[in-house]
Amino acid sequence: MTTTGAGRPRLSTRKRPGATARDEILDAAAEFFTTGGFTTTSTRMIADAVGIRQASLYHHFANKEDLLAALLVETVTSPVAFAQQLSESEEPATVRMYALTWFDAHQLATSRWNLGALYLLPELRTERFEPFRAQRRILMDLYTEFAEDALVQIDPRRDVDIRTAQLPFRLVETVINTRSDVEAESAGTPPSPDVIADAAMRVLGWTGSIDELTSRTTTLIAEYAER
Amino acid sequence: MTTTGAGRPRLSTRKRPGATARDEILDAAAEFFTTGGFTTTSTRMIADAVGIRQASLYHHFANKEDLLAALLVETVTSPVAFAQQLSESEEPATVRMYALTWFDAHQLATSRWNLGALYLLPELRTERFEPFRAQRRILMDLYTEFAEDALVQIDPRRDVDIRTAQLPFRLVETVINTRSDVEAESAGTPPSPDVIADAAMRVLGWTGSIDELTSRTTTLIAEYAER
DNA sequence: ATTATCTATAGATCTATAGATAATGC
DNA sequence: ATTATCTATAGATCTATAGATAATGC
Repeated sequence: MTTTGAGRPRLSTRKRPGATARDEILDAAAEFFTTGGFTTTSTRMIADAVGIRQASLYHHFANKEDLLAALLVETVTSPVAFAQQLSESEEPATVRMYALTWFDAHQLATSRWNLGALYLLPELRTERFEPFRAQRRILMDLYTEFAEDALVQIDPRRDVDIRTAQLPFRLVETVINTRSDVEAESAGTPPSPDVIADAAMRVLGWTGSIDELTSRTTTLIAEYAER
Repeated sequence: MTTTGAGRPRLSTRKRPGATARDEILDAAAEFFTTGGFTTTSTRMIADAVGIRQASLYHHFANKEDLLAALLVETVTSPVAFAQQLSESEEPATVRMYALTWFDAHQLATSRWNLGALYLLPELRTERFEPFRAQRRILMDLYTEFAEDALVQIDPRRDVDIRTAQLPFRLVETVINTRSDVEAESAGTPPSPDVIADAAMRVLGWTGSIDELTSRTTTLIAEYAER
């Protein structure tokens, strides 16, 4: 980060964390997009925050949408990878369900910027964001699959309701809203992955102990980190 | 709506539902804001959709933000009124909790435009939207109050966890996300107030029958409609 | 030679205001 | 006289491109 490398030197000193100019730009963009809004944020604001000229952004990104797309895809890659690892494991459905909700809720609660607050932007409905939407749908489908399996495991005689099976995914998304309110108003209590994962299990009818789920989750996350 | 009233006649015929020009404008704005985004929507687009000139909007609203503020405040007034009515009733906490979540989820699922998708906009953090945020905080606090009372009613020996008491409000908000995904991708199943209200009760530890809650809810909503 | 920056700017908006006009209402 | 519309436009952006420049890398 301190080494300068090729290219004409900047007029300004470095102002942002990041190993590369690209990372510095993404970090500044993420801050503005989450605190001020996507269309409200101009390329000039981002460039100023990085310490480069507005036009220099276009050396790294073809346009503003590409910036947002890169940020959003990043937010889903790790939960998708973790869910796929769980999918291939031999763990019982309830363990897979608990581990995924805890992991994802934890990430949403602790990531540097609350980028999930941008998921509902109508602007994302265009072709440009299809890769992001596709990844998110993969994640959603894995959630639903785990939930359906867990419902059967918990009570094999019950009919599986798809609408109930979709609740864990949605419960995890509430971390975004809670965090947004906490950051905007200092209102309410910060989101807790434990509370969210616990709630997801109760929604599926789980009445057993949570302890056995948490200890397996710790192991699974450690395995994922070492992968 | 067919009567013309005072003022210079429009060049175009009426294109939007609404008793007044103000209502026509709000309806067009709501459609564009929810399907295309707030800042992406120009005053010209709204005016065109209504069938008036861009500058004529300013006879009804001082600026674009006022339009959004009016739409957002409208979305909270009826749940707040219903929650306050419940608050003054003698109903058990579990009934109040179930009735509020069902009513609010139902409204979010069936309103003409999914305006809740705009709640997380960073743009709302400005002073201009404080009245909306204040109303929403009132609603949130009533939810939390009902949930805390319900937790005590369900299990008087348990410690009340504020983070758990905040879940019903958040669960209801998931209706917005589900609806947004259904409308954008035809993916997933439309939100159901029954499933949401049921989940809220289970998150609070309710294991009793739902039937007694639903029948009281029907009555309470009928009373509210006649008020 | 390649890279990452810089300067300058075209072209395309978009919001909000000023002032005119054509109805109804009293 | 009041109201709701209209026309015209100032002023303020903002995005993205063209082409120059100042480093490093080979």
